[in-house]
Amino acid sequence: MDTKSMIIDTATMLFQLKGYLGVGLNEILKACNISKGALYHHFPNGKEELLIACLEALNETIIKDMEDIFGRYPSTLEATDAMVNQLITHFETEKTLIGYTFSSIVSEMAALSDPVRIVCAQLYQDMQDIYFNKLVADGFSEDKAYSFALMMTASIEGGMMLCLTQKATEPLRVISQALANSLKEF
Amino acid sequence: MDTKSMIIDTATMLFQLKGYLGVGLNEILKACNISKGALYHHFPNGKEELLIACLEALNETIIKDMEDIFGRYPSTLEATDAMVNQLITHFETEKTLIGYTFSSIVSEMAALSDPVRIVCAQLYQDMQDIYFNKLVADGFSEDKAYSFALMMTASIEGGMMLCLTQKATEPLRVISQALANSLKEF
DNA sequence: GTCTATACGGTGATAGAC
DNA sequence: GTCTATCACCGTATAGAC
Repeated sequence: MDTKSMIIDTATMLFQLKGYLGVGLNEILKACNISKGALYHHFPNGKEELLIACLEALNETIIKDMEDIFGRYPSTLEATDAMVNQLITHFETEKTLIGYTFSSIVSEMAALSDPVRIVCAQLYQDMQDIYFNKLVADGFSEDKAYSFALMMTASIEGGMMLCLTQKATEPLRVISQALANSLKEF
Repeated sequence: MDTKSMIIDTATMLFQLKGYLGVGLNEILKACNISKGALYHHFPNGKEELLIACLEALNETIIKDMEDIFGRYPSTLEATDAMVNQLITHFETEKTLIGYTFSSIVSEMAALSDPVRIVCAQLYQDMQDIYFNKLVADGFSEDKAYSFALMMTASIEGGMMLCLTQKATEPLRVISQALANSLKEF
């Protein structure tokens, strides 16, 4: 793999783990075994440019993964269940939700940097669109699909935050079940 | 007001606005018009001790406010609606959700500091308990009340993050409505 | 209880050799 | 394209005078 991709991969992991401000350039350089010159060659505008590249790469990964799951299962109910189960399994084995959430970056940077905020908004929007399309395919009206897709995005993101603070998987389990129940009645 | 309380109030606001790592001691000092000596006199263990004091104060404020609202309205449905409307109004007039969320601190620090993580978990738990008790008073079984209270906590927190990234109030509006619908069917 | 002065490591960033 | 050397600045924390 080329250097630029390696920097993005490594930095993405570190940013998700410790937040944007929590990771220094030196830490990224050490993890990559490269020097400052190399990093600034690939990202002339420095750390924020790197962050945006990371968020874009992360977006692609998350959306691809979700599209894969939502393509494999016949209904929103089953796809959501599978997706949340994957989150839970990952959290149990890896003790982290790295690769699935970027809430630390959102909440850290949304008020500080507009370019970063916009990329994050896009990521949430892409996720929400996947839910929306599947719900419409399930036969829901566009109005209902819109509301429920938003609800799914918010509650799953909030559920991940609860899991992280509690160091437990129960919040996501309960939310998955509650979403399933709501979906049946919606 | 005494110096210590003033430091806590000012720091709480800054931490919520820019995150824990995003605010330096110097910035807090300047906003308070005090010196380093004064701060370290009141918080000998430094910045993290100050953060925990801030989270505890914030906890008290949020819970008191929520208990007030949930005491004034007859049902969970009406109380939640009033609470979310208050959030929305605040966001529209102040352009911030300061005073209501601490997600930036949670997601930044949950993986880094166990004491901070535990205080945050307690805050979520206290909020969830308020929902739970009101739902039980509404006549829901403890099982259902538990699930729904968790769902409320997660979706409202997630909804605030969506509002912050989009600079819009619609996510919380939609979530409030969706929660009301789910509640009727639950 | 509050101040000033200082210590020291780390920050993001730049310049120029190879 | 990658390196090393260096920059000015800011971070938290401490010591000691008043």
